[in-house]
Amino acid sequence: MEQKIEGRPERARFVRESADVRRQALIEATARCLAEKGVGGTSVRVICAYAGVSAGLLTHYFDGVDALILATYRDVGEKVGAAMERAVAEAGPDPRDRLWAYLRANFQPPVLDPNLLATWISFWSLNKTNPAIAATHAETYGSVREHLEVLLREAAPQIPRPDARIAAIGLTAMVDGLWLELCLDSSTFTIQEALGMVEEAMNYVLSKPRNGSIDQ
Amino acid sequence: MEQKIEGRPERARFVRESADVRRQALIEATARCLAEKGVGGTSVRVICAYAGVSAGLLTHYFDGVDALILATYRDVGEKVGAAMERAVAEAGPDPRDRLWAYLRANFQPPVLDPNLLATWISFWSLNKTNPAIAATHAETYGSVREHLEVLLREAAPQIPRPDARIAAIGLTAMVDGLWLELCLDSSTFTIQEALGMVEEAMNYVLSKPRNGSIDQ
DNA sequence: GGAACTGGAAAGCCCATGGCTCTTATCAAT
DNA sequence: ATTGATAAGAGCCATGGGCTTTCCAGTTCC
Repeated sequence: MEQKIEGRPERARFVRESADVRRQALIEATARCLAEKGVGGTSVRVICAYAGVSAGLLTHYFDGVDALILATYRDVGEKVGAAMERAVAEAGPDPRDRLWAYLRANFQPPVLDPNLLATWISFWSLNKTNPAIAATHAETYGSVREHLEVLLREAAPQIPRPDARIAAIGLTAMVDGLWLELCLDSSTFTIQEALGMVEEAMNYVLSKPRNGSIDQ
Repeated sequence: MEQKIEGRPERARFVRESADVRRQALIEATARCLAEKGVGGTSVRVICAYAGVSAGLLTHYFDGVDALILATYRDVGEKVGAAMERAVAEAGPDPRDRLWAYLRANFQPPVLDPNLLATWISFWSLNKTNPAIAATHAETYGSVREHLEVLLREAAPQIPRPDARIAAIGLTAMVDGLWLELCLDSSTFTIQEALGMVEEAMNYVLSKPRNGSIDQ
């Protein structure tokens, strides 16, 4: 005779984790899910399965899936930003080295990663319909551009401020375009070729003749 | 007393269209749907509602939603390519004008269109999980790069072939990056600024000193 | 010219999955 | 031992895609 009485199905044991651990687990699961399955394949059940928790927890810690995705966007953006800053910090004191390290970091892990692009694309795809996502995008892009602008002016103080802004936008665009295509289809050109193009563009920006700061 | 007998609900009238008309209507509806609602909001019912047909027709003309999205990708890609070629054809005979027209076309309608980007992003998001989409992407990107390469060499025949390839990749990356950000958030810089950057990059590519074709 | 025929088109159906809620079980701290 | 927050899991309702059935507009044949 079985010991367990019918009608009282045993429930899975669980460990009680802190809110931070749970949130982080859900965020990382969301990033993985977006990367591997895209927006369409990202659902409450899949995310929670990835995180190893039950489906109910998502709503408990976040205001629904959209809020979790937004939190994931912020988290991923911060991690990428941190990786870039680390690269700059490790580059030493020379301003040109620091600038180059910043640009170069886009073509090294963890930034150059098809999974990261896949996650990023998911955010882009929500940009149009989700104002909070759009705001986060603007914030992230602005931060990158500003950082690059600062590094540019430190490496070439003679560049007028408006020129530095344009140069930062142009360099960012080129880096983004190369990064995008490399992640989408790495067979069209190599990382080395991309680095060569970016280096040439950087050299051009740093050395092109200006007439703003001295003449006028 | 009502004239209509119970149990015989009247069915919507319909007009019989040719297969081409129906396919095109579904493709255009899909593009609109992807643009306005993103991948997540693109379903059989929504597409067919946009196209003004019943839900069953999608399966009748295409092998499911995925096949329709792929067909939409091909169609949109062809339309963009045609618009670019038209711009080149209207530019006249001067090779430099033709090259510039090609680059410039990326920042004019119908290419510079947030809806087009939204559609495009949807395709990117499927790139990882859908081999057919990935193949179409490679084809489209390769076609653009080759076309640009040809225009480059016509405008500057002294450029060695490998250099032209790299220049085409770099210019494409820059254009793509600027186009992407302009469509995502048009408040960060203007179309004129983007055109200025691209023009400067083009001039640099065309006029930079080479040592390949004459010396060696 | 009328009636059967063909195949395009519309609804409805089925089952799976969507997000979210609610109840209940479990754990850790008091 | 008690308690209150935390987690699990079932359940609800809406929507998903694909399929089937029913219906209708041209076509064809007599």
